Amino acid sequence: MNQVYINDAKKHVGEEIKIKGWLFNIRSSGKLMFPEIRDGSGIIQGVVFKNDVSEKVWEDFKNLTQESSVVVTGKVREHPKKPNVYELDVNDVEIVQIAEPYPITPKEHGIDFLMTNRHLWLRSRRQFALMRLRSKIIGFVRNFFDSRDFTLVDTPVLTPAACEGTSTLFEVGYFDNNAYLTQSGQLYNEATAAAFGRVYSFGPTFRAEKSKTRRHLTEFWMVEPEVAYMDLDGVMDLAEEFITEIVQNTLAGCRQELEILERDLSKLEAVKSPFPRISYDEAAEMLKKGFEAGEIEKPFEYGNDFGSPDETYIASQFDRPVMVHRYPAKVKAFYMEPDPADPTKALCVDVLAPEGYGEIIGGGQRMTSHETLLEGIHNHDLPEEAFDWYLDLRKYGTFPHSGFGMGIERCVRWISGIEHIREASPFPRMLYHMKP
RNA sequence: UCCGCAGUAGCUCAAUGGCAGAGCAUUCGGCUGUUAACCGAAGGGUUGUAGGUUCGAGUCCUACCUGCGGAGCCA
Repeated sequence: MNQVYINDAKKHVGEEIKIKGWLFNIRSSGKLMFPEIRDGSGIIQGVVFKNDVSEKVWEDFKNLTQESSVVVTGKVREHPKKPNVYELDVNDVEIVQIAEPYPITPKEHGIDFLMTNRHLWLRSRRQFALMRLRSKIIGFVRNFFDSRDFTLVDTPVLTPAACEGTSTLFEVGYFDNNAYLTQSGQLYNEATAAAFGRVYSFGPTFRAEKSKTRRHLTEFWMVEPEVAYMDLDGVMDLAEEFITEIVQNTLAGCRQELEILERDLSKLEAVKSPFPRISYDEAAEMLKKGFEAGEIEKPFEYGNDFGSPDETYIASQFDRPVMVHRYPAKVKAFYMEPDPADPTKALCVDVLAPEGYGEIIGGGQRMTSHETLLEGIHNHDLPEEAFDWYLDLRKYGTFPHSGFGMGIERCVRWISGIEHIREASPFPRMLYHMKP
């Protein structure tokens, strides 16, 4: 008899199957026990009647503790009370190990305790749903670009110098020199876009900033498409199509996960084209009115970047992601192409997720001219020699191009509707959390 | 880095300055359809650390440590 995964148990009604997993929980009622078995694909309730099993099997189940590893044999049948739910009429068990008292009991726990037990916390129902959702969303992301004939070109994790000069970088020893962990693959994507036209990178990214919020990790995965000959409007179209497809695919293919997470589906169903597109100036005006109406605490100072409460307010005006474009050039990275209509503005866009989830995408059109790019590098006090190869791209067939970056954990956080980004990563790296 | 809050049993939390307690987990017992099952019993404590006030400190004061929440920065 072969092993069957719990997710497939419904295809084996009436058959005897073998499930290899762990004891999730057990309830007993005299001569009847209800062990819940977990195997990584799902959870199934077993039923053990004292009169139907051997003395040894009965005693074995009595001795099992939470998370003990077991191989359970039994016949699949429909739950007598719940339609479309299947249970296992157990007739045998093989104990792999009796687990020591399990720290994560079926009651509430504090976040500190759960984080230090992250390696065990991942076994719980909610974390299971989140990681499955993350896995599927990553699949949707890759499929979106693959199906549009983008080439996946990986960018290096170890880099010789700052990419943007804005964020703080992690420094690591590299033989006799130092190297830095990448904070973005974007500059490399611009090189590969000139070689392959439509590219994307997807990999880990590092920010050494001492951010202590529910939106930040020091290590996160970022997907970054870059397209040759695409302008700002084009990249806004791309981002809109991208987000819409991911949300639609999630709604269609992740019902079970969204149900466990108790996600309000109507909020996701609202995510449809077209997304509102407003300029920085329009957003600033919106904030001014919001302040005058007493809906915001602090007045917004025109010319600055939006703060977190500002973003939340702007996003709260819409039921779907909003795109804010053309920020003042001075608050954005040095490589942003200036707006020909107003050179103090950059051709950039941020996508703000609804429900207060904040920025999930940042992108824009990149600078084409060698001369202005060099100026930008100097204005940001960046070492010119570190960017020689990047400047080369403007010498050998420069081309208009655009792209964006999306943090996968931020996307998962929003779609799953969870409070804190740490639950969107299997082993989140944060300011004061490295272990496990 | 700044602001705010908190640290009591393995975990989640109680305890007017006056005998340190409950639920879960663990061990034992009961129950033939349970759903964080339930009912009964037992074991489990240097109240984050160091000092101070007091007849008496989990409780008040000071410093430190650790964590949480928020801000800035950003995906």
